[in-house]
Amino acid sequence: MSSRPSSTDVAARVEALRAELAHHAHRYYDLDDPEISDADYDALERELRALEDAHPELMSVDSPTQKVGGSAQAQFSPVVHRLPMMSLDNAFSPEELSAWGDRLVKRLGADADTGIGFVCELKIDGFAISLTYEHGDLVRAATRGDGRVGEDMTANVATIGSVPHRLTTKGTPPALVEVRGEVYMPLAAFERLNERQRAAGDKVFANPRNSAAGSVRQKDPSITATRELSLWTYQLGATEGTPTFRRHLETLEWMRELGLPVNPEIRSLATLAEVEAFCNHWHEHRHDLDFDIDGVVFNVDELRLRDELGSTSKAPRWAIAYKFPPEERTTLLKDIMVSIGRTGKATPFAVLEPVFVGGSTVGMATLHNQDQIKVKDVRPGDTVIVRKAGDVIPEVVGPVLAQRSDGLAEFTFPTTCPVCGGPLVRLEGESDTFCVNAECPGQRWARLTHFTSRGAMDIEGLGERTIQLFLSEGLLHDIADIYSLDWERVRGLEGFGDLSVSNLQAAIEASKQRPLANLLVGFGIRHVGGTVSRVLAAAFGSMDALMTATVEEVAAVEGIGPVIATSVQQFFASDANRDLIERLRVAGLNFQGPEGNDEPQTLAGMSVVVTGTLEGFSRDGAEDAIKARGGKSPGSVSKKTTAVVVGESPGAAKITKAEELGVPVLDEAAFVRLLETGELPI
DNA sequence: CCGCCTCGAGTTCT
DNA sequence: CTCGAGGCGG
Repeated sequence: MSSRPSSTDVAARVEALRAELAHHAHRYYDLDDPEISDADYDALERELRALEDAHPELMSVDSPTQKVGGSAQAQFSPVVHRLPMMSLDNAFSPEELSAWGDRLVKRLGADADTGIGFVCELKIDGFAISLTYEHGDLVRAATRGDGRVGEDMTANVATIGSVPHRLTTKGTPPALVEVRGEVYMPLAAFERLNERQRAAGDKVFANPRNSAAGSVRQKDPSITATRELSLWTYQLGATEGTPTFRRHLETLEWMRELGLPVNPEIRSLATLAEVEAFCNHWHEHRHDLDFDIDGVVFNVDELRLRDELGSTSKAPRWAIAYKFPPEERTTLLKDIMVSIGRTGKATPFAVLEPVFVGGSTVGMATLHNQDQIKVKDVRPGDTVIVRKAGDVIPEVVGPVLAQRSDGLAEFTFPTTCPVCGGPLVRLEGESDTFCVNAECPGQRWARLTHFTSRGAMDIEGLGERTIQLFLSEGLLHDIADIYSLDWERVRGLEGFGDLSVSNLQAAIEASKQRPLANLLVGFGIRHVGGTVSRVLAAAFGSMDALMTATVEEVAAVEGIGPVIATSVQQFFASDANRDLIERLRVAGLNFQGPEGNDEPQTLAGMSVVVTGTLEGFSRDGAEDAIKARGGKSPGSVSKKTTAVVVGESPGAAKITKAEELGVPVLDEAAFVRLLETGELPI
């Protein structure tokens, strides 16, 4: 476990594990000539299973975990949607919702005077599905996929009780009826499932949405049948031979007559004020339901108006999903502890009574620094409010003062390092506190893991746990030791067979060729991260030129000021660091300038921000692609931003900011064109 | 000197 | 994601 893996890394690891397992299964079952022990095979399979459990969307029927023996199973076959299954735009605040209302009124002009009717529904937190009925018979159920092409799940979806196999019509059934809906697992069924899983010693699902997704993706439909899934349908797709409708509500009533499950909480509302009341009601009462919702959806009712409004490339203009703000929970703040980073920075964090919030169980949350603790006024023993910032990072909002017991003491920041016992120092005018002991084992460990991490020397197989082990075995003290490890002793350690040793050796060897900028990142010089390292490597071209440069020369570089220049100069002035650098030179590390690249500089002078997950790029991959073409890719949107690229489940703040500032928002296809041509779509 | 804009550093859970 | 702080233009 090195740094936090992105979803694409997980996908890549899953693929790698599947390939490896397939290879070994072939050696074992088909050739009867295994290359690894059964225990090693089991370990690989366990890792894959764990990843698939955590990421049900990556589950595949041809995964080795889904097979009995060596022979391959058929995959879910692709289904091209007759009409694309578009996603919806999101609103995260009442302001954004009313902005949507304003846009509607503007676009529809005079029609607004007569009032726009809205159909309002719950946003079910489940698994989107398309059902196709031909002449009344269910012929296909498909996942949303990328919106254009999904996967055929007919056999599995047909086992769901509320999915009609035949539509109930009086006369001749329509030639074609496609409906869209959400498969979900009722909360009671979710509890029962997890109880069964626990009793059988199987893994427990994290939440109803994951278990619904995992259940639909089963290889064996009879397993899906045991999962008590359910369905709500909410939208017509492609049709042939159906009646003509004027309003969306009419289509829903018609669907209900056909025997399709349409949620009874769907309402037709006339004004935006009523729409807002609907929002507030369900925000407050979301837990009264037998299924999870993550918001509410608003649709323009009149189909004529829908046609007039049309769609963007990404989503229809006539509908919007209002996402509820992150869910908050209260829990006990058991203690406040302090962790030591590679710079020696002492960061306080909250130790919480574990609480399930926003889809996962939270036991810790950062408190940033001493002042933040004071500002929030949280004390060990307090009941505190916890939520997920941006749906990912747990955050302590503040204490519930009504529940504070009398005389609860304020937190006193420790004066000594929890790792080495040395003094903690906070300088005048700074908000951070530091452990100033250069020998502190906590810092040493953090420095080494930083050196091997992806942004720096990227040494696979030398992650946090291995470094911890090597440190405690005395095999490592500083970063140069990595290049002169005593391999005979490594081989004697638990878990280091010939294969893992040779893999690690190869990874270390490969790291010697990393560009100078990566090595500079790895040093962990104060104020010098990835961007500054690349700037310095480009400006000086070699380690020696940078080492011998004066503060003035360094500060003359565009983007580098006196503070960074001094920090760099101080690093290279230290005898210990000079010694370290000489040992790295002897080991044969690359000390020469930036590696060139052949990409045409299509994005020179541009600044492109990426948010969400893209299909064809990892997070770093997208940023590398931008930088390789001469562009910049900062982490936030400003008026200097050329464009914002939006992938799956993007950050709301960035899109909102982009819209405010009128910065173009691109989908992945437009991004690929931008990389090639440097041109924005009009 | 102030107000952007960026960057760095640390962080959570699966 | 969030906070703090460096760099730089006005």
